[in-house]
Amino acid sequence: MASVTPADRPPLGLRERKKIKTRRAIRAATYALIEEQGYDATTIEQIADRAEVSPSTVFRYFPTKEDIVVTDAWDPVIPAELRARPRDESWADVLRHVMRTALDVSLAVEPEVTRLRSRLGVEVPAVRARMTESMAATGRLLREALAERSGLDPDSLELRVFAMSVMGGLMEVSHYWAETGHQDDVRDLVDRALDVLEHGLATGKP
Amino acid sequence: MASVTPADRPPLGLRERKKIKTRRAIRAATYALIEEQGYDATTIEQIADRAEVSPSTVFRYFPTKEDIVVTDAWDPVIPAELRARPRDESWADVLRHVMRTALDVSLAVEPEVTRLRSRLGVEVPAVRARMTESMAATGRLLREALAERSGLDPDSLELRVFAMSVMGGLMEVSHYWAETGHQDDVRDLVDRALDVLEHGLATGKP
DNA sequence: TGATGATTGAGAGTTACTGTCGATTTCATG
DNA sequence: CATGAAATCGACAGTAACTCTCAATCATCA
Repeated sequence: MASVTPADRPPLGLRERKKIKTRRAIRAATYALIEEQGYDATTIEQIADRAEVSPSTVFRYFPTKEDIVVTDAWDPVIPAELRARPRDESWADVLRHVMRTALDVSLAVEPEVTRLRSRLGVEVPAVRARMTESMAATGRLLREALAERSGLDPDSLELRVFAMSVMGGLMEVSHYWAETGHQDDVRDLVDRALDVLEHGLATGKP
Repeated sequence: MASVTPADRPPLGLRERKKIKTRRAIRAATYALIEEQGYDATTIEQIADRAEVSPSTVFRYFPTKEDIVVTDAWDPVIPAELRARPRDESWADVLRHVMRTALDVSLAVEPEVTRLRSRLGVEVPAVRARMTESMAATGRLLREALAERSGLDPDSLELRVFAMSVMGGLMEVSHYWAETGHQDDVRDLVDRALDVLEHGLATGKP
């Protein structure tokens, strides 16, 4: 796998270190408050108070409240992995590996947050919307990757439709996982979803 | 086709007629203002002024600003069509017919609005989010229809993933249509999209 | 140490949306 | 036609997510 470190280490000034700490504090405060009170009842002011920064600062770090929940330092992992997979691998296998890597990392580093996030994706429309946006962004990356592999035009309707349909299917996995109380191993669910996306529905009457 | 009238005609009291008129006035005012000034620059207050109602009334008719743009009286057409298709028709053909009917109606009744809407779906994140929500709702209906036809459990991961992937692909058609300046006939685009969703990508190297 | 540029906090303003209440209008009934 | 019930409406007050600006502070580097 390419790089599984969220940011590059090298010479990290005090300024940068503080920024990372502040960002972390805001996210932690947000998750704690949401667990306690729910998403809607949690205001930016409360988040700022608990993180010991001003409301302005919260908005300086995250453009919207949803972004605090949805985005994290691991987001660049998916694109990197996407590019790193061998050329001759089928698109389904590429996604299988990429998704597994991303999920392994996420579940290992912050398992509760991973679950909370998928739950909020079901329960809070605004969060779901934000997730859909980043899914669409990933879809565009997938499109590039698929274009390279297939030789098709990345801007063709066909490739666009295909990529977004795959991402739509994967999004549904997250909702299913949350709605069934996180009983299953998400990675198994992803595998099953990719089987459907690759081979179509097994209707029982072929 | 089942019923291509938005609402039932029969005995329509003055009260009902006024409601319909108000609703129409709000939508018309909104579209006009958006054409003039853009979406974000258009406030509820302006909409209320032009529609000659109070802001409270606007919110009484539409829960959010996005809803004014996205929802219309034709929305129930799709579910109805979905149920009306013959049992032995393939899912792709079902969708082909349903989508064509919906688009024929929409393009015939208010062609500019149909285009404006898809454009706003590309340009305005909030509108896009609202569209995604109604797409998801349609996806659930599609799931029911597919379950009946295939005998699969409508709540199974497989069927859920499949239905949402199809809807994701169709959503992309709208974006493609808008981004390419509405050059193409959307109905052709839908046909091409359904071909991809049914048979997968034609990679050129089979 | 002192200059410089980045980061922050305070505060004011906008707007979407919520909830309430009294006034008006429509409708069904006598 | 009159009257009472119910629906609808407008006015108003309130909340919270953002946006912008400006002055103060703080890390960095010469």
